[in-house]
Amino acid sequence: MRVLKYAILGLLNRHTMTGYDLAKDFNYELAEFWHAKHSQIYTELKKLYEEGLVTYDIEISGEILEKKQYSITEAGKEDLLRWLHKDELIGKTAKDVFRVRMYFSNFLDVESRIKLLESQKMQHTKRRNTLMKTSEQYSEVPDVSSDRFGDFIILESAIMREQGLIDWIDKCIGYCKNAL
Amino acid sequence: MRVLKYAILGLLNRHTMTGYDLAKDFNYELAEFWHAKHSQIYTELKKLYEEGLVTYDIEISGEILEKKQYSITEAGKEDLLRWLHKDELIGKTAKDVFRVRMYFSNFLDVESRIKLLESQKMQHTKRRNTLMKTSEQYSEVPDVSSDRFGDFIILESAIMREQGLIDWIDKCIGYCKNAL
DNA sequence: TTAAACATGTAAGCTGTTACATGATTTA
DNA sequence: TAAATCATGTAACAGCTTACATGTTTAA
Repeated sequence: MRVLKYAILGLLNRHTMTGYDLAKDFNYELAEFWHAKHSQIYTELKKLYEEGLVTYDIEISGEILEKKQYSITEAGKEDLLRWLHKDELIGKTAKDVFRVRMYFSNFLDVESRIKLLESQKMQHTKRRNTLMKTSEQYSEVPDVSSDRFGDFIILESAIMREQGLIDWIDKCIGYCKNAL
Repeated sequence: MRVLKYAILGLLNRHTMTGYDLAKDFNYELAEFWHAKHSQIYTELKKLYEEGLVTYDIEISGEILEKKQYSITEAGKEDLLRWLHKDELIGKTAKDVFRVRMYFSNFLDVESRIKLLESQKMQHTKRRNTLMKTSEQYSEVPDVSSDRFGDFIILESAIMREQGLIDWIDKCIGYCKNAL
């Protein structure tokens, strides 16, 4: 399925960047729904270059440091567009370790469960707040054809996801507290 | 991290079953937040057996078919309990291909985007409805110490996740339609 | 009697993580 | 001048998927 391939092509379709820049982007907005380590990115870039989907220019930074400025080729753009058009079926849903834990949580005493739930709630609340802070920079919905539109909807999605999770955790805490 | 290991231990802690049964369970309630193919399950069971965390009895079904009824050992239970107690930090969030697509969707014409969003909405609505149908069997919140409690909260979580996704997709459709 | 479901495994390959490995440039 | 950041790669291993491989039992 090679999602990383298309994530890289998508980012390079926004503007040229180095492998290092890509790795940073995978820790920014996009990180809410995809991430990758630099080791995987450099490997994938090499492959994409061999496939003719990306190309690069070597730029000298300072005296000797070589930076590879990658950009997407026409073939890459076509491939990306084909992928974006595909209407795939939703498959198995995403894996979530904490919910697996909660699935088996009746094996835990109620007090421990509440402690775990409270800890998760705190963490997700913090993340939600950070995301909401970021979203304040949008005074209105960006133009649908701009890159910022992608940033904006993914940010909204992440906020909603975190809020939904917090709501569910609250419910669980309620159930557990009723049993005390 | 070996989540599959603990998912198997958790299921066997509920009751003994075969590898085949486990594979089926990974396509039932638990499937909303974890899944695994039989090839991976048989491999993991073998490993868990070698580690002394599970054991099995061979049962003859019919004339010759040997079934391995797996059960969790005391060591397995201890290991599972230790894992359930762990309060892990939420790390990178789960990967989601559709949202990656939407992140780059400004490269697509608005009509195509709406079509994709509508298709996803339909699929998630269908899944939500199925989940809600299943949840009707719960007239009240099951006892927190019963296996059904795990089933119940995971079902609720899945419904909330699907509903949240539908709400987000609706927003996106709204943004796109405003641009037409 | 035949199709669906039950039942168990292995092998090859892809995806992703952790650790190894190196060095330059910028900022405090 | 030291620490943080920039910058690029490889190797070993873990996790997961797809395909291969085989055979039995049950229900229509």
